Amino acid sequence: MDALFADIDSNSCDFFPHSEEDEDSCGSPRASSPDSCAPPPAQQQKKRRRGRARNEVTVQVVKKTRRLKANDRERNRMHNLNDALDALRRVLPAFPDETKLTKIETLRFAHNYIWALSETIRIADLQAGRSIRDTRSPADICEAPSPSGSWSSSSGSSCASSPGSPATLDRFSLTQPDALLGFCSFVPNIY
DNA sequence: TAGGCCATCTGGTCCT
DNA sequence: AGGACCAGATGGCCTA
Repeated sequence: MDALFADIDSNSCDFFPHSEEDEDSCGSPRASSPDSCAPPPAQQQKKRRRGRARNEVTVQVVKKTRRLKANDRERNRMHNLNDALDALRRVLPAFPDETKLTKIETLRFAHNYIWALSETIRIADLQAGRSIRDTRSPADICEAPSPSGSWSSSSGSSCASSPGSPATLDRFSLTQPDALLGFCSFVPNIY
């Protein structure tokens, strides 16, 4: 599309249309020679007005060219953003139904995932510092059956998002403990 | 068919 | 001045 305007200067001439309707005639085969573009002396005043018209046309072309370039950059920017989102999806645990997470779901899931991992590490550190024998280990926690089927799309209460705790995945309606247990099933060898 | 999701366009704003 | 970023608008596609 940019090519449409790339050679606009080379195609233009000093002749400018008598009216708005004639604007396109400048680059046309009809305006074959530069001489044909030169107005007669009697039209000098009109020439000035035409000059202004040319500037307006040129400004419009420049604006359109910049817009098209900006559109292209914006498109690429969004593509890069989507690529990053896809990369994020790849490092997140896969879901049984294999349906692609939406953008918002991916971000929320990643948020929960990071929280679950950090929570797992915290619990592990806690366990390591204890000497009580009957305390359940993090591995035990991970081996515990999921109360809500972990990743199944069960309908349940959603936990409100609060500082320091992740928002529940709307799609899977996981509470934080559910999420931790569920995530543990994906990182069984973390210890 | 309504609603959700997405890609794209667009104009505004900020930054270099 | 030009590019990056952002948010609103719009239209297409898909699904319940």
